[in-house]
Amino acid sequence: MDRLITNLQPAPPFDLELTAAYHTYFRGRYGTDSWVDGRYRRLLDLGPKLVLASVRTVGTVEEPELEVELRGENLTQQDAAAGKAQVAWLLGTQQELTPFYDLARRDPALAAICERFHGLHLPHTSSVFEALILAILGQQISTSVARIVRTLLIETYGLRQAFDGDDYYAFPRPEALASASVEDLRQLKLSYRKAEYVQGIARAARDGTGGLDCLNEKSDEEVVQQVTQLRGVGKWTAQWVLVRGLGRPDALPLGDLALRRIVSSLYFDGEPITDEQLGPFSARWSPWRTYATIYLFTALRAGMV
DNA sequence: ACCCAGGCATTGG
DNA sequence: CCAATGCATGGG
Repeated sequence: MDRLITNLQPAPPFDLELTAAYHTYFRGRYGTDSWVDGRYRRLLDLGPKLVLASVRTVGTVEEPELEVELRGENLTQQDAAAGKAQVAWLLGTQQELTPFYDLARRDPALAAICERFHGLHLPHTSSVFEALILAILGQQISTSVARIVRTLLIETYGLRQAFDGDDYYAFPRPEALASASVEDLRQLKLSYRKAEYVQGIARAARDGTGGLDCLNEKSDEEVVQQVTQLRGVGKWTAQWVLVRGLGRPDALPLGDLALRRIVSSLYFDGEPITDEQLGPFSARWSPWRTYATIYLFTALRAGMV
């Protein structure tokens, strides 16, 4: 078992604890990700190799520096580079928050939230496939049920490896979910409908038929157009793919009940609002609507709203 | 106890 | 066009 240490400089400000906490939904562990004893850990699926990444901060929020430890069998320099790049992506270390903060300063509610969560970057999923499946699993149900179902899926179909007696999981590969039957997936407390969606998307990803492999070159609108072709993916899910899977800065999950409620509470005196109102209203955050959304959700999870 | 939770596609009025 | 339907847990 090899052990490699490498350092990573995020774009300041960067707060590892907040960013990892967002990843784990402010719990010690959520599915593939954990934040324990000041270390963010995740099992990376680097082609055939499984590598455990363990990340801690050795800098400050304003002058951030991360120490990334990689553990696995026969690690090469390529593995080290790939692992480091994967960690940087998962933690969104390269995001430039300063322009967003400049914008938020003119929005009192958001300004307070940005101050409270200064240095929070937006974590990404390891792949568009992962973003799609996680979003499907979160459709319509409460966050606590979604957490149970997502964890079940990851622990049943994900890749597992133990380190120091603890099990770590990488997100299931498309082929693992593609070969599961709808009945198998229903064991994970999925509805028939969602089990079909998951299986269909896994097969599209496995066979390369969903156009999921070349989304990086497409515009936001083209991505939405492409992924909503998949059964089970509507505009809400497509927006979360832009946010979590592709890291686009100006996405807005219209249709999201929680987002409507947060905005209603902060800006409309608790008066319920519709997506038709939220769309034009969100123009004030453009071109950083993704970050605004993430900070608003974080405020909700932290009980500020 | 009861109702509601970070949607979606389908079916029936 | 509108309403109902289905996965299940925990908090209000």
